[in-house]
Amino acid sequence: MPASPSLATTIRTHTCGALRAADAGAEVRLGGWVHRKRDLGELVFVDLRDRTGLIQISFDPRFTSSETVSLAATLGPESVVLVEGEVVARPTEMRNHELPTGDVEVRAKSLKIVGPSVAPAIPVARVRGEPLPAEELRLRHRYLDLRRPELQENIILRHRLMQTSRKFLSDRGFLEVETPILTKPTPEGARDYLVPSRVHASEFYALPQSPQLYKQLLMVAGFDRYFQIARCFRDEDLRVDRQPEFTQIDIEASFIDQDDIVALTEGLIAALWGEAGLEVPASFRRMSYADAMERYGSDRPDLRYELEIFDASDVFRDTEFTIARAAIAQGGRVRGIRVPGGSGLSRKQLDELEASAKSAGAGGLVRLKRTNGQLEGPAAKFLHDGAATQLALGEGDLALLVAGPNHVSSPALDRVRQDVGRRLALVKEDVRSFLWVTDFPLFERDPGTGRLAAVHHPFTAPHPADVAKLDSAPETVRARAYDVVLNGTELGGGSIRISDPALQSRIFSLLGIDEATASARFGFLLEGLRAGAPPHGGIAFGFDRIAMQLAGAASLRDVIAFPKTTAARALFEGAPSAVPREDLKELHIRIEEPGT
RNA sequence: GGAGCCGUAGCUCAGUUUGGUUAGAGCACUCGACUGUCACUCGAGAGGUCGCGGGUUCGAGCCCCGUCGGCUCCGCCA
Repeated sequence: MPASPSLATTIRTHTCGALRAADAGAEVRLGGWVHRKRDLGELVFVDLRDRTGLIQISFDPRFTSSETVSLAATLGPESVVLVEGEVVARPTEMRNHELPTGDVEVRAKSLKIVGPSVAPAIPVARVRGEPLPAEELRLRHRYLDLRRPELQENIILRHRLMQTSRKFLSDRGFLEVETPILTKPTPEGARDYLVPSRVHASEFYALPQSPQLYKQLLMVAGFDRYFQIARCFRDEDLRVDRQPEFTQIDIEASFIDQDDIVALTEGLIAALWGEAGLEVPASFRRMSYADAMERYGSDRPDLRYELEIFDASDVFRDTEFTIARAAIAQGGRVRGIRVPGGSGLSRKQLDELEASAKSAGAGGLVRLKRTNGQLEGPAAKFLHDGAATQLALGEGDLALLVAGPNHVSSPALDRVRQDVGRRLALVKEDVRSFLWVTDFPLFERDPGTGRLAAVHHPFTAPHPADVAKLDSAPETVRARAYDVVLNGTELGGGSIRISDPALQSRIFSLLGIDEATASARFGFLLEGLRAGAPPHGGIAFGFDRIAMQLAGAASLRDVIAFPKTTAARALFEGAPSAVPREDLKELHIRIEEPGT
């Protein structure tokens, strides 16, 4: 990180956190918030805080007027004051080793209260070990919560990550271009946030779910390399790592292929993690989607621990174990994981694992453990003598198995795998496991309607080798799409786009979007592609999630200055809110009373 | 849309299991004492719509129903 600039102004000469032993003897003027006060009668200490840290101010009648000491004694927490005084070294035994400024203090000569404060609704300076105030209060009094050094650090880190992204991309010829916030509604994907048009009755803008089409058109326009720290909006229910408005590092480039995006992205991630003082591998492991699903049951596997899924169908094929036989007869399999030393898990723990497998859709969880050379478990009696060897179970190992089609066993085993990894502390917490997942399927079939839907989005290019199968076997067509995953969390994803208008039309038609609809929704993209489009592709990162990872935060709310609640409310300013009837009338909107 | 947890003083919590006198503690706040503290200490005081509404009961913070708010998860998030 470059040296910090001076934050000195006409009002202050230093910041609170900046003072060191070398400053002893300096006359300084400081401004800040009263963090804590210790009033010993004729001697008063104040910890003064700004975003750079804390410094102790002493008010001593030997060095200032008794009026000033009395004024200091009246200070309430969170008042803003200006202090003039001299930096003095503290006697050795009075140094505070917990503070970077703890070798010195400022001996105040004058004190001015410039921003008196009422008693804060939630404490900023907290009692050690006391839990944080309720999240509701933290959000309602956000200006106080944001004063806490922990949150300040998060927001400052976020700033640095943003600047790092800009510099990294700008240095590589990427141009930062803004795209509209008032844009066109899209029926695909997430629900849109709509904005009514005053000028055009009964018509609406939508806030962008991502700048996807605009960035492709910028490639058509010849800008060649684009990026944006883009705000995106999706009206879906929230999670601890999901906010209705969020920020993406959005990237697109021309005359590139997947490997170019991969190399660029690995560099960007190295720069971002480096900004947080962390190292990342020079290049990341890659795994196909098919491999990831087969071996880990997930398209974003956490590879900090093994517990790889294996196929145990052969062991059960000719047995009387009905559940397994039925699954195999219907084209399914018996798959599972081996848990080394897992025979020590208690009945209760195994029941809990089964419950989580069931909650992920499995019918049950078959347990087999090997003790004293023998297989034990409810299903053991169906198995022949060599089964333990065939399952490759060592002494004291446990196998956890799910029978059924892949779309049942994969998510169930993913859950079981994660639970086991956590319970047995198999997760190597100090490892950062980056992974590229590639060759996603282009389409998936909606189980309800049987219609094809785009896995990524409808502008994703099919794998050239699979184009011939578009009509005959569309579900087997691979996409030129890629996700980057860290420790089981998706950091970002992207694809090479379709640049051939004829192919784009064909994909629309496979997705059941007829020509008129395609033209109405995406006409501007199709026209653009017909106007001479370079091969192009890109990627987008969830910037908030990256900040959350690097800040070590437990919630996205802790890296966003003004986040929304789980119910998508802003408690601080009180959004959303009702509006005057006249405003609605101007927008040609009439509210249907609830319940009518 | 569904499930779970939580809601008592400004803040963090006890009290709810088994309904019963005047609902407690620490911190913060107010007043007083204190010249080297750094979570200062000591003394005194003030502070309550037990989220809200309804019900059961002689009696409800505690039991029942509803509702609001916060959090976590499922669905949803091309």
